[in-house]
Amino acid sequence: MDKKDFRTTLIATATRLFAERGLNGVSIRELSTAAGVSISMISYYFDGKEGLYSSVLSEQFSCFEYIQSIKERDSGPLDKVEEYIRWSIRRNREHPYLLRYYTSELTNPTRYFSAIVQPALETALQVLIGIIKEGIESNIFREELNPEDTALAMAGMVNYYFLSTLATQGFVNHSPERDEELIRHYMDIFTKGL
Amino acid sequence: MDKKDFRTTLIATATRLFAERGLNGVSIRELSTAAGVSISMISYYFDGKEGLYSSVLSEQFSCFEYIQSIKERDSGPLDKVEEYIRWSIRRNREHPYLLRYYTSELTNPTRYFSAIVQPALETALQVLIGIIKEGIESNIFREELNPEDTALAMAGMVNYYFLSTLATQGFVNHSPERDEELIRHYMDIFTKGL
DNA sequence: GTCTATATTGCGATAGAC
DNA sequence: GTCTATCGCAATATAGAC
Repeated sequence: MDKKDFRTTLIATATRLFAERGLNGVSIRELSTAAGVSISMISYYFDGKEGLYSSVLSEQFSCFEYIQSIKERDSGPLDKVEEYIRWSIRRNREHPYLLRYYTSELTNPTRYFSAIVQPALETALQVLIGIIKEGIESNIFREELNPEDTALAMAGMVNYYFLSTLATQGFVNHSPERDEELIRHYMDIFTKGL
Repeated sequence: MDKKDFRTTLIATATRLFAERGLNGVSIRELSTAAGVSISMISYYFDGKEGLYSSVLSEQFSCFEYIQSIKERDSGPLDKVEEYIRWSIRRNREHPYLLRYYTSELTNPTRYFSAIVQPALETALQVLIGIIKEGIESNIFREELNPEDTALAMAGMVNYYFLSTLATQGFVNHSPERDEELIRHYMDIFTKGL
């Protein structure tokens, strides 16, 4: 049945637990018990708790590599902006724990931030900045736009929708069925303004 | 000279340390040493580490009360939106640790989330939603706007500018001197679109 | 109010049996 | 590869002196 080895099981369990309570909020005792594995397996496979955390981090941020394919796509800047927003939403849906590592590393960076997190975030934002510059140069976007600020505004809009869930679920519907409507709405705000 | 009592000193030190390394990342031993106070003072004044954390949290989120004054202001919806953005930026400048508690509680809520954090965030967002509804009703904003999504988009834009600092400081200038330019730019995006 | 000293628990890591 | 048992240390909390 389950051909998963201990290594995989440990990463899966750690991904959930570290996300829910942070690196310092989970003991390797509890973690190994939850994974149904002996505590010594963490040192054996990952050289300790921090090594396990760095493996989790690498896996979580590997999905950022996809962003390159949007950059190279053969479509206009506006379509690329929409693809970027669509990808950001899908990324958060498919990796429900990613945003926790994302924000935790940005506000309380571990020693792995600069090797794993920073490059992923920078690459994604640089692609978006490039798309906006492209739009300005081809006179599709207004030339007064600051590409960096605009890119951060867009990225922030999407990420905050997910980040704020716990505080806003009482008055904002966060169900995935509404994602397409959300994309339309974001595109509307950015093309037409208020 | 310094008339600060131990209670105040402990809160100040804890605010910095908990922000930098999280509730579980700091021991009360280290904290009391950094504050120049005996470890037992934490139980004496705050009934333990968690009590100290909740006091820090209350103080950090008390600045959200200001938002009510924007709601009651005697100006148009667009001015109120600008005031909201201005306040959000000022809030992050004046309380440099606030965003860490903000994101940490949203992604890894402690038992104090529902009593301290959730009400503060909900109130602020509801004020912004109200402003946008007001703008729609008075035909200043487009009637197709979804007030909730639009409010989240705005709040996200500003907060992400600060949240992303660590990953973007190499290619985005985050200095306070640029804040007014940023406000102008955000207002431009939302009024004119791309 | 403030301190030192200590009780108690739980942590991460690993030696050594299988 | 995997386990159990254990080492050494650091955690929070508090009793009791001043």
